[in-house]
Parts: sequence; C-alpha cells; structure tokens
Amino acid sequence: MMEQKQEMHEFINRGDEHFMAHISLDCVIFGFHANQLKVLLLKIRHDDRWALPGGFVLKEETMEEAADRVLNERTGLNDIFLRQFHVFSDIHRSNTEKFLELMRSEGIVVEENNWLTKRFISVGFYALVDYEKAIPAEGWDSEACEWFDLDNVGELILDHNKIIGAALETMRRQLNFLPIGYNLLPEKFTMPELQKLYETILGKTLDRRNFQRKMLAYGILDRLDERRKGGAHKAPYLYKFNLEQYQKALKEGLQGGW
Amino acid sequence: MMEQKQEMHEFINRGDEHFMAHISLDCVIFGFHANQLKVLLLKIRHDDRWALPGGFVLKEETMEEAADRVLNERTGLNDIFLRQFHVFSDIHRSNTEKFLELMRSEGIVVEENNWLTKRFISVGFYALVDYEKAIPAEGWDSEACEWFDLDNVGELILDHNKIIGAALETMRRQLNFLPIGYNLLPEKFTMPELQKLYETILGKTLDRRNFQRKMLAYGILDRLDERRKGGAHKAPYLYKFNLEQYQKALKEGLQGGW
DNA sequence: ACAAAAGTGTTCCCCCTACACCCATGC
DNA sequence: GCATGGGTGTAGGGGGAACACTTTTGT
Repeated sequence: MMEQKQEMHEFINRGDEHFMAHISLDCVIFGFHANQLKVLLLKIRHDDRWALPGGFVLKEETMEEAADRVLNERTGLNDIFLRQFHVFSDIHRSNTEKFLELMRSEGIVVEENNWLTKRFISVGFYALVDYEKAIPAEGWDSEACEWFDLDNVGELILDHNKIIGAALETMRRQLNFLPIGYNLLPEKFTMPELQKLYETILGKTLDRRNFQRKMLAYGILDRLDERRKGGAHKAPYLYKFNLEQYQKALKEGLQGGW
Repeated sequence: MMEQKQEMHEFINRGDEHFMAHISLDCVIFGFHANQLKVLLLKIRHDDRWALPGGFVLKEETMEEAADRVLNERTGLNDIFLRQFHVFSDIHRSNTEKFLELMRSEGIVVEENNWLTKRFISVGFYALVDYEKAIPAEGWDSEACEWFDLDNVGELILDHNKIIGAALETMRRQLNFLPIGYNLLPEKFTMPELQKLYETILGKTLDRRNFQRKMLAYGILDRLDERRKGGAHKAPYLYKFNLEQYQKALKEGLQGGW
C-alpha cells in the first residue's frame, strides 16, 4: 500500500520525464459472453464512476505500442486485435478540477503546472479479446477492473461514453470488411454462436441459413469433425478459423454487408 | 521580409505558449482537374523537397478546428469536407537534426529544449476541395504552394508520402459509403465528368451506362435542363447534387461498392 | 413421442454485368 | 456523312432474402 502511494506520487509528479504531455489513449476492450457484448472498465478511486482503461505514451514508443501495453496490463493478453479509430480533442474533455479534487482525496501534493493538469487529446483504440482468456487486472490507479454489459455501463467519466459509442459504430461498419469473430470467440465455436455474436454487434436478428451460407462462402472457416455435445437438441458442428485465409481476409477485406 | 523573420522567430521560440507540444496535424488536400487527382503541397525553404500543409493545435481549439484553420490558410476556403483518418506516431518520424539544420540556414537561434525539437505525433486529415475555387497560398514558413498530380509528388519530407498513401486508401474505401463527388467537382458537372473522377480515384475504368444507372439510383443527383455545350459531339446533361439528399447520404451512408 | 434446434436444399427476385441501339454534334 | 461521344434499353447470371424439409438430441 505504501509502495502504491509512492508509485502514484512518482507518476503524477515525475511522469512527464517518461511520458509525452498532452497525449493519452483510451481502449474500448470488447468481449463476448453469454450472448452479450462486454466492455472492460476500471473503477476510479474516490469517484463512484467507472472509466475506460487508458494510458499515456512513453517517449520511446508508438501509439500502437502504448495501446498494446495498456491492453496487456489490463488483460494479460498479447497479440490482440487492436485498432485506432478516432482522436478525441474536445477542449473541455479533460477535467482538471476533478483531477485536483481526486489528488486531494488521495492526499497527494500536486505541483503547480503539473503535466496532468494540462489539456489532453486522446486517441481511441478498440480491441477485441476472448472473454475467457482475459484476466481483468486493476492497477495502482484503480480499485477494480470488470466486464460490463455494453448496454449497462452507466455514466462514465469524461467523454468515455462517447468514445464507446464511436467504437461500437466503427466496429459495426468494419464488420462488413473484417473477419471479426476470430478475436472475440474461443478457438472452437459453433455457427449459432458466431451468429449470435454478429446479431449482438449489429443489434438485429439474422436468418440462420443465409448466415451460414454467407459465412462459409468467405472461406475463412474450417469445419471440424467434432460437435458441441451436452446442450439440449441436435449437436452443432464446431468450427475454427483457417488462420491462413483469415490473415488474407484481414488484409484484403471481405465483401458484402449485413 | 523582416516581419516574416520575426514572426518565424516568435513561432519557434515562443510557439509553445500558444500551441500544444507533441501534437501536429497534416492535411492531404485533394483536388480534381484535367482528369487528374491533385494534392496541394508546400515548398520547404532550404530543402529541395515538398511537404503536406500541416500545423499545430492551439491550446483553445480542437483538432478539427485546427485542421480547418490550416485548410483555410492554404486554400482560402471554408466549410470543407475534412476528415481525420489516422494518427502517425512512429518514434523517428520527426527529424530533429533536419529541423536544427534548417534553423541554422535561416540564421535563427533555437533555444535548448525548444518545443519543436521534441517528438511529434501527427493526426492525418484528408480534405476534398473544388480545384477551381481553391487559391493556393504559401505562408511564412514556405516559399511556394502548388497543386501536384497525385502520382507525381516525388519524395516528400518525413513520412508524408506514407500519409498520402494512407489518405488515398481511406478515400477509396469511403467512396463506397460517402457521396464524394460533391466536394471535388464544381456545382454543375456532367455524368462523364463524375465518372472520370471515380475512375481516377479507383484507378480503373467503369462501364459508362452502369455507372450512370447506379449513380442516379442513389437519388442524390438532380438533372438540370442545361447541357454542356461547346465540346465536340453530343452535349451531355448537367447535374448538380441535391443538397438535402446529399446530407442524408453523408449521415446514413450509401450502399454497394465499386 | 415431442419440442426445439441444427443441417441442408430450393425458389424467387433484384441488382449487377455486359452488351446493342439510337441520338446529337463537329469536322 | 462519318466519327465520336452521350443517352437509353435489354438479356443473362449471381447472390441475397425468404421459406420447407429433414435430422438429431434431451425430456
């Protein structure tokens, strides 16, 4: 606990020796579980609201590397599907008053002209991860890290609700071009599960048979001999992504929309 | 000339009082003329290369406002189609050595730890403008401002070639969703002219008749009673965009691809 | 046996593609 | 009148949307 306090103090008053001022990033980390789109959020201390996992950019790393780092710290995962999608630069998006208030609550002395009291521009990233594999971890700057149903995130700090909205919109558009399921589902999955994912992202139902035909036509799925047993009713086949074809589709894009 | 020098000195050594450090923007300004896609470039002093018009963000403006300002300064235009499309953050994209060398050439003393010697992250914007209406204007930081054929820009400074490439790619993708012609053509234009624009952007030829049908099916064009006279052969109809439908299409997107 | 879910097939129709034809204008 | 380019029409095919039937499994 003492360490934590010191680490925080160090970060706040000397962070600008390592990080670039004025620039931050926020990650909208999507997962999929129980037929629900999930977002990973952090609980801010001394504030009853939650926030997107975010961070700053070290002087010797790119935005992408910084986002990867943040993602790894919060989920333990590497090699994640991660895309920048928008820069948020409203003048009043940072809230210096709130920051100082929070620091007072923590009993931390903030020097005049502290780098964190400046205006910050944030680059929004969105990530798709396997809900089962991610291990949410809070950091020294938060007291909890949890998955939330996308439609139940409540009021978040700053413009984070807006950022999530933009991320979702972007993902919906990209769904037409990118083979998105690979990142959100476990290695093996059934066609109905994949369909549920698409329906959830798009917010509408799709025809079972047409979905299957269209998806298979992309040629990025391999059907396994196994079936998912245990559930009631007929056991569906398991599929997995054909990595080679998947990579190709990532580069060249799919066609046709939903 | 004396004023200019002073303005430059002021900007270089006191710019950080007005602008945010570490953050810049670059505009890929597209025009269309003589069946060619054009890009507006600036000639850097003491360097035989050209550069994208760019700028920095005032402490009290958004990225979008900053880009608008830069665009207005270089073209005299307002209310331009302008979109951010990517953040460029390679660690070595800025070239401090080159900057200091340039300052020496100008005979300007650069203080230690000058804000412009820091690493900069740049937000790429692309703009579509009416070639006829834009009036290229160089600024105090450049000695010329001219249109270049897109496929003839040569080697630009920093990562500006890469930025143009990414902008073009983005525009090609957006062509499927956005009614792009409105911004690049004069108010009245013929169907063959619009088609040439699309062919130029896509880099391939399209069927004349199918193009016309598809374009008209979008319902964003109004055919006028006038025809374009003077040319050889049959006089083609003139069209203009139906602003109401165009705005709607901007928001909701078109469908179908090329 | 029955309900519910999953696999497979079929029809229809629209839209995209690829053409053919006619009309206008300048030489 | 002829070449060239522009306007309009049409036949064909592929793919998406809508729907029927069979198969499997747990209760």
